[in-house]
Amino acid sequence: MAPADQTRKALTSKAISDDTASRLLAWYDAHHRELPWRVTPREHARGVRPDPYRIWLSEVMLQQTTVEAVKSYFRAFVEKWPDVEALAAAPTEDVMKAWAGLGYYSRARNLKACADLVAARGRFPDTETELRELPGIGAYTSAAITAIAFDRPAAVVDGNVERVISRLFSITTPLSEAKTEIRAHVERMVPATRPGDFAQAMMDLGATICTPRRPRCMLCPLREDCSAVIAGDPENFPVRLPKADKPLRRGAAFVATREDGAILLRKRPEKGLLGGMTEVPTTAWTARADGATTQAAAPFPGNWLRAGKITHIFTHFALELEVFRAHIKGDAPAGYFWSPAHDISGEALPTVMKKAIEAAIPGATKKPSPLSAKRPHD
DNA sequence: GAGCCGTGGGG
DNA sequence: TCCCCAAGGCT
Repeated sequence: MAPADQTRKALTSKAISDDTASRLLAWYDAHHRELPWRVTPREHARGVRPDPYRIWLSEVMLQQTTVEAVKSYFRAFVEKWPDVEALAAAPTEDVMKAWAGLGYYSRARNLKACADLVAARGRFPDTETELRELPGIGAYTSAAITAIAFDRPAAVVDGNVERVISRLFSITTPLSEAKTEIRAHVERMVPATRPGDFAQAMMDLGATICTPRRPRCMLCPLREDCSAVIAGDPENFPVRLPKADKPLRRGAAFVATREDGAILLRKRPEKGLLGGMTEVPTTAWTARADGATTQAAAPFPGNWLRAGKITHIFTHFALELEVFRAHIKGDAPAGYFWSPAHDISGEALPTVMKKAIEAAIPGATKKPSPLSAKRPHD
């Protein structure tokens, strides 16, 4: 390509990008979404700026997690731990309990470790490179905090942005390989002013207009720029590689109860699946139905009765658990502890374990009624 | 770099 | 019902 052509192409490309960003920001201003971690335009006009602690907390919670699922957890966390110092002062166990049900539990452990580092350091780093070194903060989250909390230019690329960009430019390279190309496009589009709003606007656009299925292209501020819209096939993007099919594992869970309704629990290893969370005793989860799901596999003796069967879908396998129940007398066996009935809802129980307990004792994991007890969060 | 790591909601 | 996938990070 001749130098003149390169220059023309570069100038045209930059002009299109600036215009694109401007129209996106105008759309963002007209369609502001109120979110618990977001500064409202009214607050912003009063001089309120984003709190790096709240931005960090929300971004970690939002990793692979929907906005709706995050809202109540975010409110509970900031009420319980209003700043990073408060979170750093909290026992990890309390953080795991507050995170229970949200998934990807290594996030909770990294969150606590990160809070400790930041509190000791005195404040959050304000550069992408420094943020990137903190536990649980990767390429996306470091860029998001840099842009949103500090309003500094950063290429914020999440699943929404990947979809928007892949449609804007009709990128046919499968997603896993196209990430570098997509990032280059975003870096070129990031405006010098309001980079934080630009990042949020791109993600809002992906969440509300440029959706995975049936995108609302007629409402899109970028429709005139969009290669996929012009070609009429936005739903064909992004191109993804076929996924591996999900294997089925089976096992048995044993819900042991004491006369007063307490349930026997134990803590899982810190690393791996549901790491550091609480569980009822279970057999190993095997790919074969080889008889391990019978009560003969109970980890301790008891009059085990079949209480039901549950299914739970994890990211990379499905699980079927046969649930047994028995009354146990005496002290908890080594490695276990009795959780009183009124404490069950506050334990660090992943959803799959709540399902197992519910199958044996309906209502056991539900939160106490407001009349009988006062809980800090729903 | 590909596999591991949760959960819930929408179409 | 089933499949998709969500404001990803770690190893």
